Amino acid sequence: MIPEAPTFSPLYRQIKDLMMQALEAGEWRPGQVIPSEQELAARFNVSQGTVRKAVDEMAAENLLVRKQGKGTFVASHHDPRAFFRFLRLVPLNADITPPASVPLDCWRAKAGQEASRMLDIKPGDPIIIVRRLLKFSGQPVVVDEIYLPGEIFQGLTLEVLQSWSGSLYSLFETRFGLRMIRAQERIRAVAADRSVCDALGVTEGHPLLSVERVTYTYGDKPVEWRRGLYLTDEHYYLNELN
Amino acid sequence: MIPEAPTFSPLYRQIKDLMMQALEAGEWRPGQVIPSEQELAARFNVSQGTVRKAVDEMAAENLLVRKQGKGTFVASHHDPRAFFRFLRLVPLNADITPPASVPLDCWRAKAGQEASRMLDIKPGDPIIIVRRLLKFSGQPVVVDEIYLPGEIFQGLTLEVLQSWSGSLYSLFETRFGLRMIRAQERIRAVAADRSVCDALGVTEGHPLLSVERVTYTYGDKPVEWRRGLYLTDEHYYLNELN
DNA sequence: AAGTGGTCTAGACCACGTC
DNA sequence: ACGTGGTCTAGACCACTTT
Repeated sequence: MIPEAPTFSPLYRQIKDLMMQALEAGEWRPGQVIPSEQELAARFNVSQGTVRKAVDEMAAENLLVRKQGKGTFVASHHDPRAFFRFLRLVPLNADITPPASVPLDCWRAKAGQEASRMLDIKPGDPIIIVRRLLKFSGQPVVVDEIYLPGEIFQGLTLEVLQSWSGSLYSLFETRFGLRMIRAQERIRAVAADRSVCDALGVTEGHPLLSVERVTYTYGDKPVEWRRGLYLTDEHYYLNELN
Repeated sequence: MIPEAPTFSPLYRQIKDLMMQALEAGEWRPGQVIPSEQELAARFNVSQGTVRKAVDEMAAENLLVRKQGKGTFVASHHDPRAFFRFLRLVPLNADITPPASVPLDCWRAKAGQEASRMLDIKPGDPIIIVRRLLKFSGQPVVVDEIYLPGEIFQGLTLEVLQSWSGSLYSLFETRFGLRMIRAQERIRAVAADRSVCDALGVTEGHPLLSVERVTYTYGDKPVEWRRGLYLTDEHYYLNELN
């Protein structure tokens, strides 16, 4: 058995914590298989059923993916099904095809009050700011301004962004070993100001969706803060409430 | 054992289906305890573990609520924790206090193309339309226009609405035996038109969040279609992405 | 003390994928 | 044939609530 933690938690949750550590430490990498339930049971000295319950929870949180007959895998942003996990924008009429990401700009700066609070870093710490466009079937629909902690994203340049064909999080995963596991979005309606009119092809004052997102990696550490302006004339933000 | 269904599904899912039927049929009512796991196991001729798995899924879907030592209860909209289950609007600065619902109007009509499609009824079928205001700390923030199938909501009048102090869904539950279990929202940014300016205290063209919601009861049957216009100057729509 | 859900175990068999 | 996760069982003990 596992020695009891100071604050009590059931055995399967302790196992889950140990498995989380293995994920954080990079022992199991995105896309790879993790050991079988029997092996994990032997390693942690518990029954298979207890491992199963830990894996169940992690699968429910989209951290692991079970595949019958093959094994259990670490979730990856490379998986095409993961594309719309954080992007809830859907075309009104057209097909649901992944949009194209067009990087516009990428520069270094120092964190201001808001960025430092959102990213849980000190004011003045280096950050990287990315501006990019999201195009659905050729039409620009989203302008994103993305704030990243400079310490983690060293080496991120416009060239790197431009030479990557997949999703942004897919790039972050392979290039910086970062897996996004959770996000929080604050949505408001705003009027388009001059700086976005050109990019989205609208006139000043046009209603836009402002979507502010903070994204977290393992250990609930915020590693991305972004603000997107969504043109919702031909698209809508879809939210399932369960 | 339960006789096998024509299309195979695991035993615990068959049990879940039977329990869903008991909910739909009103055998177990919102707020009430359901039989203990042992009793259910005896009733369905399966082991307690199998019942447990069925209950687990239903609890994960917010249909049931487990309370250790007391029993398992049918979820209810009377539960104060259920208030913000479908309402994702949060004040920027103030406390999170439940808003007040102010019914403005309630009238009968016949379903048009859009309403009939959304509510899965025939065009021309009777519907009831409700207009109401949502006030956060006295300030009007949301105008809702709510379309309900007339057949289900017979007897719903402005007086009924005005004499009810709880949430709408709480009223629907006690008065019409309807439990909302799932909803889908389509969100867009729009400009305020004349008809809502007074209610929300904004000028024409002010950006508003348009939130269209279809709400489903047991059996994935749509029983409400509403469009809300949210003033997001002092509030935002919060969405957790997991 | 009795009854509830919560955890944990051990073992059996099934369904799926690979060799 | 073998290994994986998926299902099902039976029984034990724990934690919480009520009587």
